[in-house]
Parts: sequence; C-alpha cells; structure tokens
Amino acid sequence: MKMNSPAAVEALGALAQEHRLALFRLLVQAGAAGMPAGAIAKELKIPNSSLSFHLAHLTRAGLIQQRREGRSLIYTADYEAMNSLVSFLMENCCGGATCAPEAACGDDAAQPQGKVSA
Amino acid sequence: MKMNSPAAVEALGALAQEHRLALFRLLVQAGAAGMPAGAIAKELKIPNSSLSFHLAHLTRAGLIQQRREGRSLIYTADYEAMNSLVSFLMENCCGGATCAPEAACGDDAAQPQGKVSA
DNA sequence: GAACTATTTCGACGATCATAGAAATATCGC
DNA sequence: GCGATATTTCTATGATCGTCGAAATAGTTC
Repeated sequence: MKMNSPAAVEALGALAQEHRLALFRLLVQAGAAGMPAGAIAKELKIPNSSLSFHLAHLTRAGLIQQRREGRSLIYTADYEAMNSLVSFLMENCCGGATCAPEAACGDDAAQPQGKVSA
Repeated sequence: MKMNSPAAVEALGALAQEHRLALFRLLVQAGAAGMPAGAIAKELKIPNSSLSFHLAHLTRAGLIQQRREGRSLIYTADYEAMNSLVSFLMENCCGGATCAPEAACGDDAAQPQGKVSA
C-alpha cells in the first residue's frame, strides 16, 4: 500500500487516542484471528456505542479490517497499513543513510494462533 | 527510552496533524544536523507563530529536541523516541511470532550529513 | 416470522485543538 | 545600550473530538 501525508495523518490521528491505541495494539497482538467487537468491548471495558465509534474511526483510517462470522463482526489489524505508516514516518531517515530496516510484519508472518471463540 | 500508553498517545497525537507530520519528517530526513526554526517555517510555508506552536507540541511529546546555535534554535528529530514509539505500536505483533525487526534508526547511524549554516 | 443476540447510529454536551496577528523576549554585532 | 534578526507568548475565534444512553439495524435460530 502506498502511503501519503493525508492518509498518514488520518492513521496517526486514529491511533492518537487512549482507547483506540489500546484497541489497535490488542488487534495487532491478536494476529490474523482477530477479535469480535463484543470481546473487545469487554476487554477494554468501554460501552458498545463508544467502541463502535472507535472501531469505525480505525476502519476509516484503514488500520483495521472487518469480516463477519456468524452474528459477530471480527476485527483484525491491517499489518500492511501499519508497515506503510511506519515506513512513511521513517522515510529517508537520517538523510538517506542506510539505517532502518523500515519494519515488516504480518505480510506473510501473521498466522492465526490466538484463541477465538468462534 | 521506555514507552507507555499515555506517552504513545501524546506522540501519535503530535504527529497526527498535517503540518507537524511534515515538520517531523523534515527533521527525520535532516538527520543529526537538524534545522533552525526559521528555515522550517520557510520550507513549510507557515507563519512563525503557528510553527512555534507545532514545535512546542512535538517537543512536549518528546519527538524532537532543541539546541541553540547563535541566535537560531536548531531542532532535531529524536530517533530514539521514534523507534520506541514504533516498537510500542508493534509490540508482540502477530501474537508473539517473530516477524518484526522492530525498527532501528539513528541511535548510532544518525551522522550529520546535511548542510547547516553554522 | 418472532424472539434473541450482536453491533451500529443518533443526539447532545463539554472539552480540546489549530490558526495567526501583534506584542514580548532573546541573541548578536557594533 | 541600540538596531536588527530569530523565535516565542498572548489572545481570540471557529472547528473538531470523545462520551454514552437510547433507539435502530442486521443476522441467527426455531
């Protein structure tokens, strides 16, 4: 995915909030298995309506994705977007000197290993 | 540097703004040489007062640092803070599977190579 | 198709943020 | 100390954001 300034601002803004940051990190750690909205709300201890607002915010920013599974909506972190964001932030780091691996995660390493009560 | 949730929220919030993001990336690319406030204002085409606001914001978030050089204040990106932030974001990525280099930039690679009119 | 569960949308409130001109502060060179 | 340059603080205004109860929507099961 190609990252640009407006998209990066949107993504960073989405992450710049306590609940959304915790939410995103939760999904990052959950791996490809993801988590249903209800479980997230319970984990983060916030009302469903608030969670929904934050989920929509992160989704709009392209940081997480949604899939339906039964009557639950499962959310997963978008590792590609995360990597793009990080790469964008570090672009030409240190004036072009080769110094950053520029991050890479999930593209082919995100195997499901978490528990999901599906 | 140890990163925690409030600090990460502050850092992300600082970056979640068009001008500040451009400013930070400019400094990231400027390397250890950094840039004086005036040059930044000219580069980003924003009023001094606005720039000062944004510089203070990024400084408070711990993402940039300031040093005096003559009558100019030189700002530099704090690569360590940037790396900490990225690492925090990717912590236990993919459920602990080894997949991310977790970023590294500047700690010993940020050699001055830009021009500074000192 | 009705009862049930999971999740989202609506609405209203208070709080925080971005902007930029004008005035104040700091440093320099003489 | 004075004039000049560099940067910050002050101040005011409009805009955006986070919260969460209540109602609405979507999907499941029988």
